[in-house]
Amino acid sequence: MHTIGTLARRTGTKVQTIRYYEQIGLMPEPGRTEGGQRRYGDVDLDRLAFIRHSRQLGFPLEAIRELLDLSDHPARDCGAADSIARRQLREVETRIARLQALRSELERMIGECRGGTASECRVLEVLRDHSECLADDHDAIG
Amino acid sequence: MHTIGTLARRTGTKVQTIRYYEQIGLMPEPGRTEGGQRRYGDVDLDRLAFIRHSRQLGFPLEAIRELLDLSDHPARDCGAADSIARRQLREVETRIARLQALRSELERMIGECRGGTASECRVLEVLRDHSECLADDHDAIG
DNA sequence: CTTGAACCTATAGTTGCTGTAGCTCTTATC
DNA sequence: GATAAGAGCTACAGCAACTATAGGTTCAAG
Repeated sequence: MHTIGTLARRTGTKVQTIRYYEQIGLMPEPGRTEGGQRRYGDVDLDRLAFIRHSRQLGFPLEAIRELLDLSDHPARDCGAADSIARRQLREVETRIARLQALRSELERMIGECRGGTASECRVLEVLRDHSECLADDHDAIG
Repeated sequence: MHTIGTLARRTGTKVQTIRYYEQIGLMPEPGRTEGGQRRYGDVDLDRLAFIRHSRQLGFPLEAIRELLDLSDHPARDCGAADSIARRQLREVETRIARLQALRSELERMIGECRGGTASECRVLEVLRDHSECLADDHDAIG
């Protein structure tokens, strides 16, 4: 039997985060001591490790919920898991592309800055210059 | 004089977002009509465009606050703006690197999956397999 | 049996918005 | 001058995924 602190240490999770996962139904309600403290088994440890590993791969909690559900039903078809992973891959690829575009623009901006006062600053100028972005709504924010 | 809706349309911002920027002090409190509606000048339009452009480059609002402050004081040294932009560039580079690592792992995971039932699924197996990640705390989440 | 670390609940805060409810104001048209 | 649509107003709740705090209780070692 493990305390919540042990689970936290073993998985690199904050104690509050584990309680949060319980609250939103990702982790089961564990048994309790007479005094009301949570006690976990190895199954719970594995489940939390699964969640954390999935989070490290960037899966949103809702996707992890589906993955856990599949993992809990070994007879089901694996296709769903595959498609969740593919969706996540596409998501990651999109984000990479966007960030690479940002990187280019930031590099250009910084590369053009020759110092001096704020009024001469190329960085500020680029940000002020709305010739290319005012009223065109490519939503690149994030 | 512009209404809030005009500013919104011209900068691709939601009306509520503009009010939110006012609330957190990024946008000034504008003049009002007798009936209490906001009316903006061109200066405000430029400021909002600056904010949106900065957001599109991924700058957090706190950084934008500093950039706006510099922009408001043309005599100040440009170094601060430069260092904010460099910090943002580093941030973007870090995120790209992390996402590229995620992409590799996702690709590998998906590439190894040969279908079948959930119990045979390579995707779920990789997520379950904590041999490499349990109790090592590289915080790659986000 | 005492002490101190670890646990408990509940609630608020984080970032950057977005959405809703239930009003009021402005402006164009008649 | 009346009316009606559309835009504006405030205030608050919600999103993701935690994180932090306050103020109290329990556990386990010595």
